[in-house]
Amino acid sequence: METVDSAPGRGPVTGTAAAGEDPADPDPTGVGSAGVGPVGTDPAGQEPADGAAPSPRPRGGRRARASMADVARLAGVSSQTVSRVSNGYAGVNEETRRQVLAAMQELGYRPNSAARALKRGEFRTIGVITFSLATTGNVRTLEAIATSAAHEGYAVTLLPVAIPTQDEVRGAFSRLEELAVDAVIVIMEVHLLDAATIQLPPHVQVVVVDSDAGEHYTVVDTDQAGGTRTAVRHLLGLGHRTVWHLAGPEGSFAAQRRTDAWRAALTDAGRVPPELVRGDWSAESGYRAGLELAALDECTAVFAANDQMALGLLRAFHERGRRVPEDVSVIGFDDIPEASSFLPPLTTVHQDFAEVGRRCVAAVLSKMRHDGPERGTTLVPTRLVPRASTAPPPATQARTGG
Amino acid sequence: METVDSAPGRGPVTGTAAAGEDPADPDPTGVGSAGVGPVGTDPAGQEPADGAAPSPRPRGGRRARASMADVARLAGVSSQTVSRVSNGYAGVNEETRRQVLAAMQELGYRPNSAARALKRGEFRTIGVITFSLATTGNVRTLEAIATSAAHEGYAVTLLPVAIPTQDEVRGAFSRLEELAVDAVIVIMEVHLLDAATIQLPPHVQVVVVDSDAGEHYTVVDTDQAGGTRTAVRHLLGLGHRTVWHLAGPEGSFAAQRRTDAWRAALTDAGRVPPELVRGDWSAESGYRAGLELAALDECTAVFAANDQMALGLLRAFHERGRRVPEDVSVIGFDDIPEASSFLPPLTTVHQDFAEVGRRCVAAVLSKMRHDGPERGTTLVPTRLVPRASTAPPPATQARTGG
DNA sequence: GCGTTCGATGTTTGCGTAAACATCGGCTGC
DNA sequence: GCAGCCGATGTTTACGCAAACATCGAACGC
Repeated sequence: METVDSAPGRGPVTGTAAAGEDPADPDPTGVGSAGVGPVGTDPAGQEPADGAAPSPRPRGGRRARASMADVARLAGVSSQTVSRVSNGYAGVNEETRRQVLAAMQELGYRPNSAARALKRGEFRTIGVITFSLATTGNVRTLEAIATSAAHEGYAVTLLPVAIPTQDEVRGAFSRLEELAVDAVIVIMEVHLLDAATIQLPPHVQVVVVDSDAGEHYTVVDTDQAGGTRTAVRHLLGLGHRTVWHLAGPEGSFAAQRRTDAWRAALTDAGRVPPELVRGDWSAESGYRAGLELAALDECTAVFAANDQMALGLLRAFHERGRRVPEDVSVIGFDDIPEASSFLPPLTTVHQDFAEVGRRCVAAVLSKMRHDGPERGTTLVPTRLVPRASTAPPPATQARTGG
Repeated sequence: METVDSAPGRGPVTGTAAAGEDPADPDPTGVGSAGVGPVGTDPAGQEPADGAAPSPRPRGGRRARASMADVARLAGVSSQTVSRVSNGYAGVNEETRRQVLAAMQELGYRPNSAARALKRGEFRTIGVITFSLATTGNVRTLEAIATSAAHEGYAVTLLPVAIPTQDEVRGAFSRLEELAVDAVIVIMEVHLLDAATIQLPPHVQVVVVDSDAGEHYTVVDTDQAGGTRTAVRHLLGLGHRTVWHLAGPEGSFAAQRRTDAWRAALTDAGRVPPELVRGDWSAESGYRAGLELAALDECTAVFAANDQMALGLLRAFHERGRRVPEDVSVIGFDDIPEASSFLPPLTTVHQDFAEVGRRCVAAVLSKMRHDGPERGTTLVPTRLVPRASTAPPPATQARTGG
């Protein structure tokens, strides 16, 4: 509902088809901008007003959409020439082209994507399989994918998987084959994507987000480890002895990697990783974890695996009288838009979801075009956003006299 | 999704409905679960191992997908019979049906959706035009739409509009016509949907969310007015003299209606609506507004048009030493998951986005099937969620003695 | 001047499916 | 015992597009 983000200066998003360098006008009929061709306003059922064969094609009660043949007849050319114009092929006389375009506009002609797909064997559509749109990351990634895809002349079809079980996922993949997609991007914890049991449609390329399955698939992901290292070092740099960690749910690879990196960063710095606290990404779970952590006097710094849980931490600490950042520092992950309005504004690790989405699309298209298996992982870097929720530890706890 | 449906004794399934109570295995080919049909594992290029005509169809380097004809050949029937089995039509001998199903499974047959769409003239796909996925509401609605649509055997294609100008929207609609969708749901501020200039594809049905364009379109929306009334009355009921309002951006109909309803609710109760404060849905804008409001001693209750802005209010009030709820009550709108973790937990108006999504799909499908114009607005009720951010006003300000 | 080439255009064909129509037994009714 | 009917199956056709191939005339080379 809300929002209007009038960011100016966004790239010109071209339409579905004729996107790239295509010499042809992507909207040759001009229906888009000129509006009001006869199609929209005509009553119904009446044949295109040409002199030639009245072609008996009543079809239902409604007016049938104009086909290439209709355009061809009106323009006095063959349908193949219409096709050439429609696809911007060279080798059409300028005069002829103009006539065809005029006929297209008059009839409000639009290529029929089903026929086109049937003939060409591709749909110009990317499927996105996702389990949940409840998390910022998934949504932002999806949005970026949709935008990038549109840029490349591809549409995006959403394939929601209700319950993230192997069976459900496998079912989604199985359905895929009859779905109108050329490629698939999976935004999902990937242990559900067991390469051994998933039946991949033979011609469909797959790219996975949030996974370590780089050996089997092409993976694009945020540099979880790098971001985590940055977060941990930030806190250590402020003088904290060590850093507690509020982890994401067990099943999540993203959570797993953040946890691993947290532990590694501490160990590398010669610190002892405290016991892990686990949440489920939700603010509520962060709150519960915060109540536990608030009881620990020696806990002066917490790295939450996402911003929502950090929010819960803030509330719990507040309730328990632990001041942030004076008594405890809290750092999050994601940099959701609200993070700057938390109490206090949250220091966090910014993820570039837009870039992740863009690279997903780039990867999947490249796979389609070169047809190479191209496995491996692409990592998108993160950025530390220092705000007000982190500070040096209280004097008594400080390792250095910060 | 749709697909092969071997339901015995089923009436001739007219597509769509097939989903729900269907007793038949939705995936009779078993490719999904049994896995490893020859399709996935075969090298390439080799014809189905049947005795009959070797049919010269090498096609590219890759193995072509099995078509109905392939299945028919293997099963020793005509392709029409395969079609009948595939679509669950009655009038196929049980024995024959079994053979066909076996052949399908062996070849890993999947109906080709492009061909199907071409023949049937429908795509079984709903397009969703949305401007932004930055807001909870849009996302949750989208998710619900996707889920409901899947339930009905429809896929959902995302049509992002980069910049919400008339031109962009019109462009999206124009592109629509060649896109593979049967219907469209628009999640968008609808003044951009000027019925006069938008060229609607003739056969595409439209449902709009967040709009007052009920005269021109079918609209499904949250009962903004009702929710707002509830919020305002809640605050008045606590004893506040009047209620300030932090409104959403000017362009938004949702914001407009919340504002109107707020004013009406106050007037109806004989109170004087204070001056309006405007935000842009973001927490940041809420913060800025909060700084202003914090300066007003007489301001004891604020109704924020969404939860994010309420979050900003909380931060501003906190910074200025205005306690919530002791000094000021704050109520939000949406009930985002984080709202319960704000400081203090936010009293807010819960929106049932899932229901909105469901009704959108229901409405659009009903329009498609009955072909009726069916304009008008469907409202989904809201629910007040009382938490800790609202309380009676401070004694000096109270109208009634608390 | 005649064969060649090339640009512009037309014709044929087939993608995979499913509606419409055709066929072909056997069974019912009288 | 035969007309008629019905269930089961096959055959034809067309959906709209675009690749492949065909045609046709003009410009070109020698």
